[in-house]
Amino acid sequence: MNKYYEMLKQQNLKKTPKRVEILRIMKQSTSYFSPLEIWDLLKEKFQKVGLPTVYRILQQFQEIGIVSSIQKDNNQLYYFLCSIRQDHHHFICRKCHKVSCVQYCDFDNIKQLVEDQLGSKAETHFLQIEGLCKECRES
Amino acid sequence: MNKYYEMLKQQNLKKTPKRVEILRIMKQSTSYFSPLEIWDLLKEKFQKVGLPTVYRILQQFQEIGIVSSIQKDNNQLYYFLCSIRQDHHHFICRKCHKVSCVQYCDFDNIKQLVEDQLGSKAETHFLQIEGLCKECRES
DNA sequence: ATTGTAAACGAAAATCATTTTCGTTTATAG
DNA sequence: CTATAAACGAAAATGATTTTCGTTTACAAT
Ligand SMILES: [Mn+2]
Ligand SMILES: [Mn+2]
Ligand SMILES: [Zn+2]
Ligand SMILES: [Zn+2]
Repeated sequence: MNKYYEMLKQQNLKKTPKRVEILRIMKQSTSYFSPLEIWDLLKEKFQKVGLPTVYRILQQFQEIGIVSSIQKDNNQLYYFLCSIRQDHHHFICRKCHKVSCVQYCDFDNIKQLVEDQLGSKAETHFLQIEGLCKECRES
Repeated sequence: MNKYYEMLKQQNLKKTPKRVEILRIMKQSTSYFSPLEIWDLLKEKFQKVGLPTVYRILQQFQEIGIVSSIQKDNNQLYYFLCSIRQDHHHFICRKCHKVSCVQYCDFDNIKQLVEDQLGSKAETHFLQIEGLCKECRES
């Protein structure tokens, strides 16, 4: 967890109980969470927690690279712990919501293709893979 | 446009003036649109149009494969005309909002990687490429 | 330990994109 | 021309997310 506390300090974000607990919750699990789910879990430890606090903290965590977000059809926010710097993508189990990093990135190739096919300059890309994780496909 | 009218008929969707005009608007442009943008353009032709109608029609168009949607950070809905069946992806110009099809898909490879790395079964994927289109990078 | 200060927080309200409801109108097949 | 299912508009509802603002807290400097 010290790694995260360092990242907070570097951004002038204080090490508050709510932030610490959200980090603990997310570190304990490989799943993605909605702000509401985090809120429910936070309330098990704190009598008073505001939902805006949860939204704020998750947003900040994303900005400083502690968490990433996933895209779902309902267009709601979901976050999971991932602070790997290296270019990679994520596999999401549609049953248990586990998120796994996939060491793969074809961006150089895509960049070239876009250049050749369209004459356009690819700057960013977003790839998300969905399916059934090992455990879920076996049960 | 007959291709689209056929698709509507096959799904028991009537060829209504609003649907025809939305198709015309979207066919005229290579950009993606928010429901509100479509609404504004519709109002140039019809004195009475409800915004729910726009949302309904765009949703239906997506369901029957006339339009696709894009993902943006603000988590709002954006649609563009694309009824290509073949597996491919899209390049989006972040300046002019033009959408271009990119003939490329590495899913077979990804599937194998996910299987090897995680023992999981990849079923779907979503890839979106962003950057500057040919025209925008030249100006 | 005390204090100053910026950051964090909670409660309540606001925002605002999207959806639902429902009574009326329209497309189209027979 | 009718019948009927589909489509529509207006108005209201929904619900996730954000804003506001007065109070509290973390923490670094005294
Ligand atoms: Mn990549
Ligand atoms: Mn692909
Ligand atoms: Zn799973
Ligand atoms: Zn452009």
